[in-house]
Amino acid sequence: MRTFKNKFHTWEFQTLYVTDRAEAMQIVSSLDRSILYGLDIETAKHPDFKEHKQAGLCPRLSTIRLLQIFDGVGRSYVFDVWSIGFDVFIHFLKAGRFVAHNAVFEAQHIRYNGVPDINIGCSMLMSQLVHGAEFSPFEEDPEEEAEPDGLSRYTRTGHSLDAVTQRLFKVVVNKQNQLSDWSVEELSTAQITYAGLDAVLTYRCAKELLPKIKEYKLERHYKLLKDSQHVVAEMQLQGLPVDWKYHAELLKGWVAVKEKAATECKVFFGDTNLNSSKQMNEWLRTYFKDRPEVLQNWPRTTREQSITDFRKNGPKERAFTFVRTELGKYLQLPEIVALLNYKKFSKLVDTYGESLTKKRHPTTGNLHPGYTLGMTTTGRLSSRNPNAQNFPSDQEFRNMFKAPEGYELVVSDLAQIELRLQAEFSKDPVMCAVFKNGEDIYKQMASSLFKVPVEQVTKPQRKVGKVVMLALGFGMRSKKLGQYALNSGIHESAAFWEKAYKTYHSTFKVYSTWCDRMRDRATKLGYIETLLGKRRKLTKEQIYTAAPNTVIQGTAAELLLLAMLKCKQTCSDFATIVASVHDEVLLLVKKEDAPQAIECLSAAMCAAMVDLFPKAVSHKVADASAAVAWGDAKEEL
DNA sequence: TTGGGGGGCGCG
DNA sequence: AAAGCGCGCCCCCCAA
Repeated sequence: MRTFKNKFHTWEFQTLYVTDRAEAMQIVSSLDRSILYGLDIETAKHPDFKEHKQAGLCPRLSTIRLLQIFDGVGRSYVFDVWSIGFDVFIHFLKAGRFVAHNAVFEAQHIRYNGVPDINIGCSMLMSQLVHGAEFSPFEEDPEEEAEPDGLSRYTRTGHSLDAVTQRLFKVVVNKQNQLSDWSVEELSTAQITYAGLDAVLTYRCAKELLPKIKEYKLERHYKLLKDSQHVVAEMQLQGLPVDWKYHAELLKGWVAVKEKAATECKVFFGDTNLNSSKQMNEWLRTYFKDRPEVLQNWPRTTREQSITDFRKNGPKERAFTFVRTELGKYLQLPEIVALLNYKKFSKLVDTYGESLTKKRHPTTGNLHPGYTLGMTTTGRLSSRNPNAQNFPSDQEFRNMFKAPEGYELVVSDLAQIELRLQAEFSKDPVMCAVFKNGEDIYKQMASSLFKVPVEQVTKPQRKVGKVVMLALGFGMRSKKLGQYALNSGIHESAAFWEKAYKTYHSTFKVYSTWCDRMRDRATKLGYIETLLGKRRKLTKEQIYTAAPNTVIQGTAAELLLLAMLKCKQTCSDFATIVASVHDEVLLLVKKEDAPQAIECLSAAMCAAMVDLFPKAVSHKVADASAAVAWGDAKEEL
């Protein structure tokens, strides 16, 4: 063992670099299991995946080189896992309490190495929550101010360990060794002390932030996020199973249509780059030069131009936009039909072709979308690389995701969850009655709008009802409603939307009043909070729509996280959560376990509703079904 | 070559 | 008087 005396800020501590197995065993067995430890790991890429950019993040493509444990007093152990062996730490990791920065990363590696649900807090989650609560939104934009304390905008708003440390303690962290190579035989003293320091910093930040979590009443939400880290770790590790042969067939089809459309477009648009808004603006101007009234009414971008452009060229008129809803008005023109076709299929080819193939995992063959916890303003998860939350929803596309031989996918979704929450929060009698009686709220709305009995509402009419419920629920005005409805392919007169607006607000008077109460609250406090207490600061301009929306959307996000946790508790023996899409959860199970998983998942959704809204008019919020492919399972709901 | 902003669009 | 909200990814364009 080599020891170093270190000091950072006002903290003096010892870094103990341990390489001997017997010595490590002795140290680990002597560590008190009841206190909180700062924890960090450094990973080294597997030699076969040195070129793989994200290999260090993936437990299958890298291994844990160092495990750092800070005891909160004065000792930061840096264990060289390569020479010690990971098994030495398993019992301790199972029994202890830890905190790490971006702990999903640690949880994922440690889970893969045999400790599935380590008790670990996260100083990054704490920082995000506290930061969201702590400063008044009415302060001026820090970007406009001078930089009195030498902190960049990044360190004011970012949540990396160094940014958080700088913000809390006003000291600068030397980040030089952050991306150093942890696979070298002999680690340098600088590397070892850097590694040891990180465990100290995450501990210190957590100690500073935990009282603030309490102060701002963020405990319930924080607890939810802390537990949810394991759901995220599980999803990221398991990944989404893909039928790559099927994908290749789909892609072939997309490419064919795209190329055909491109050839057609060539005739009409010549060498104009169809993806370039600048060039398309030129084309539009020329094409309609004899019909100024068309150009007059053509929608334009909201911004005049980029700021840099403005500085350079001075003010300039706003550009035309090429949104599908506008283009859709000109379907009698062959050039527009060709253009729309090109846009649709180039999107598919560009986003879900080669780019998806490249993301195929080298050892599992799955896609492994990442999920971010605590990053969004409302508290939802977000997904990336690839984004599993915005895959086209048609059955053909979703069937690309297919369980392997002998397995099935179980899908469950929270039915009309945002509307249910509108009802529960406001206790609007009309909304509540609908859900209590298990009726269809979109049909009810359509019935009022078109003045027909509920039983006689047609499918297109129901669709209008749905658009009205969703758009007006958060404060859209009648003028925009018509434009918005076009996105769903609905054409109605301005007078119709005017009427719909009035009908909505007179039908749901109590809900409308609740929205106003949320706006008043946000205006008074400068922020609004979800059911479990996550705060979101709001500017005056945001309040009208975002205040009610944040409560609803944010609480729906909490409900889904809670449901996933409960699902994990009851079916972790035989099912794995593989995806989550805001109101939808996807499980992978052996075929024979599917019926049980369906039960568990829908029960978990209902149990979450009971937890958050014990007095809800209905707790039956979800259905589940199973099939080999995602699209087919969804279709059965 | 890289990074950021904007337009556009997919999902809930 | 007027106001959908929340994401991430693709391409283009421009500046450094």
